[in-house]
Amino acid sequence: MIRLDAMANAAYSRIMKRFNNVGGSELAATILDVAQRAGVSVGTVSYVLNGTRTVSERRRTMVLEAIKALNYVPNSLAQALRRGQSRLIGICAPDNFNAFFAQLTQTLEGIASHHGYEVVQVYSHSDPVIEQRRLAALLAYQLSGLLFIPSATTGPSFDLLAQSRVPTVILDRATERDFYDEVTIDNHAAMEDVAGRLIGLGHRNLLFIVSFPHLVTTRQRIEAFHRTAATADAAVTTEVMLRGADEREFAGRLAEVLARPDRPTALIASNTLVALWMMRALQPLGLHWPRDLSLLIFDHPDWADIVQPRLAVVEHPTTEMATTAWEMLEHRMQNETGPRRQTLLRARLIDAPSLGPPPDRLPSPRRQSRIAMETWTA
Amino acid sequence: MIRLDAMANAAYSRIMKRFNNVGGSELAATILDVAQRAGVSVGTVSYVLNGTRTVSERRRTMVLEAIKALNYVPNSLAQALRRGQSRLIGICAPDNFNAFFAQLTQTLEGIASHHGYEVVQVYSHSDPVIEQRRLAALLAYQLSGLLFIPSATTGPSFDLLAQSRVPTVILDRATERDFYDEVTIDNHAAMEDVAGRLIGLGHRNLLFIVSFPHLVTTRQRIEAFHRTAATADAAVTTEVMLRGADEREFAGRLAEVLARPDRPTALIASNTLVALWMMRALQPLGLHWPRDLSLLIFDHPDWADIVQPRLAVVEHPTTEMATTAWEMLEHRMQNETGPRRQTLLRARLIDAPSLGPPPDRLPSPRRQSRIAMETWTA
DNA sequence: TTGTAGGCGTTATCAA
DNA sequence: TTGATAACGCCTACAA
Repeated sequence: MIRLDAMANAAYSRIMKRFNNVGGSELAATILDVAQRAGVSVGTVSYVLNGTRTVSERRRTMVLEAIKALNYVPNSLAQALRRGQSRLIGICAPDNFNAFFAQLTQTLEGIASHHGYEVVQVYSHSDPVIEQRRLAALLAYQLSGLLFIPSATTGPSFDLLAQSRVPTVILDRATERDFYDEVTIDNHAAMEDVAGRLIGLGHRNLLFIVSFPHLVTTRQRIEAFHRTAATADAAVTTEVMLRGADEREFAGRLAEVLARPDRPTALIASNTLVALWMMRALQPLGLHWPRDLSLLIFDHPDWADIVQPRLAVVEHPTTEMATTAWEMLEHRMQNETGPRRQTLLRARLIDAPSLGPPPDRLPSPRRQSRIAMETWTA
Repeated sequence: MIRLDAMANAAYSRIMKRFNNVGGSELAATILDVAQRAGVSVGTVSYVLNGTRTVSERRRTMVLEAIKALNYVPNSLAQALRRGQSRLIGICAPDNFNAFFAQLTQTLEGIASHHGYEVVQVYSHSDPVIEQRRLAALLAYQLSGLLFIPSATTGPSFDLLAQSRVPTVILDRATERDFYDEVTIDNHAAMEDVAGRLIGLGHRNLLFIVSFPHLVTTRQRIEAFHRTAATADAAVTTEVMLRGADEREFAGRLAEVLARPDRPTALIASNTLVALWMMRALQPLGLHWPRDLSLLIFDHPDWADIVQPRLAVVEHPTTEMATTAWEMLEHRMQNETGPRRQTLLRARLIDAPSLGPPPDRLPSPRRQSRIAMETWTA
């Protein structure tokens, strides 16, 4: 077990690898190959690669030539192991169906790569169990950082994160945990804009359709929804409806609601999927917007100006959210113990012909708020 | 440099690490920590972890307990380095804006994770330069495999892949290189269906709008487009138009074409983005479908049944493409040198009210085919 | 059945 | 300025 043996062993192993590979695919060159070809030590190669130390010009060029000749690319895994830094950023999002998430993650990939990081992407499908499993697998890769759109405010995922102590930034969905850096949308303000606008147009029966009532995002919107109505000059009825898991069943419920004499005259969809279901459910009912009812969508689906008349939307600040999140993450990565930071981004209400005054033959309501209590199934 | 020294050294280093960490975040447990706590050797721990060797029941439980107590998770990077296998799958796609790609990559992530792999996602933005740079960065992570939707038929990206010899499957876009495993759509058949259907309805002037004319996918569709028209019983004019980079400019060109007396009576969009631009460009023209013209879209955007009348689409077999690609990749990963395999998937034409006979007061054409020669800019 | 230790490809420390 | 080598955390061949 002395030096010579070890070295002989290494050389042998390497030779055997080459040997077994005769005629096959060439093995990727390592730093040792480069060093040998350039006639220098591995240390020297490493130093010219990373600029960690000054290297004489002569050796420098030798090394560079060898690198080019051998087509050498440093093994990121070995670097990661040695440095204790993978330069891998995890992204955990609910899904890619929602164009908002798809665009957000793509933008984040662009920024991360620009800074020399790669992105490992996992999807939770809005399921805490899957989320936890996927996060655990991610964390085993010694992530440099994590960008996380949680599927719930709490749960096992957060225990995992707490243990691992990976620099983490939460996106889009506040946690109410007072612990993580977060970049979210000002949902209160957004809903105030929306409800205020509709009430201003004369609507007195408002319906807000949501997907995930337990999300802080949703709760904030609902809260602002009721509050804005309650503080309005006129008597306004606010109603919240859950999307549920079954589209046909949802369509039935929506039809029922819209058949009531005191039916809502303005519909607000809390995201693209809800909007899609809503639009489909509306088709057989023969209602026209903005004549019979006003329509407004959180999320800005790209088809909002394809349907006629065009749909009013609340545009999410996707790019801004991505850049802010990255800035926060980078800060956190080099400053493990700084104070927690939170950023609230403004969403923008974009007007369109789907908004108009309510039809006037409908009875005016008493001030009240209903909440649909259908159990929500995932 | 004898055994004792080395061990003492390792122990010392470890102790110092712990020491320097007093009051700070706990260091992640390693296999050595587990071994010490369980009173066994690291080998034993590794064996119970991987089931590579039988371990006595007593030690087994000791190890398992230690693992749980220390919250030990094997370091995937170290495993990867040692095994020469990262269990990282690269996915390189043009973007996430196209819902087809977004869904495809999400599905692939699901399958990969199910098999114990993680997915590293990069986007080429349909730019060969970016694509090459991103692929190079990916490959440094010693990918187990690569799922690749190329932005061009040829180019530096493929040189890179050839060098690295990573098991690769090409998705959606044939390469005409006769080298890679590929799973693509039968574009000839799809376009035959489409053109045949329109001609059958009585259309004699067909317009096909495309994004990337250099892609094999597009070329195949164009070829089948012309051929189907040429072999039809009646005289049919086929025309191809490029989307271009500027939406306003595109809208202008489309308006011009539709103002001609011998204007096309059926429009075919080659993907979702084209369709979006087309629908927007159509709005100010006051043309109604299917009365004034028929509309058909490759790609099945989710809003196809939101616009009224609903749009006919050619549905891509997303899930099937993902599962097939994975099956091919897995096969390739354990069988480096098997013969190349190609799969052609059928796309399905879904009928809808956007398809109808042409208006009858338009002049009937001579048989001809035009190709818009506008220079295409990225 | 178990322990020991070499080596995967790097980086960084120590000595020259 | 340079070379030699320990160590990152893990797996596994070899020895016991």
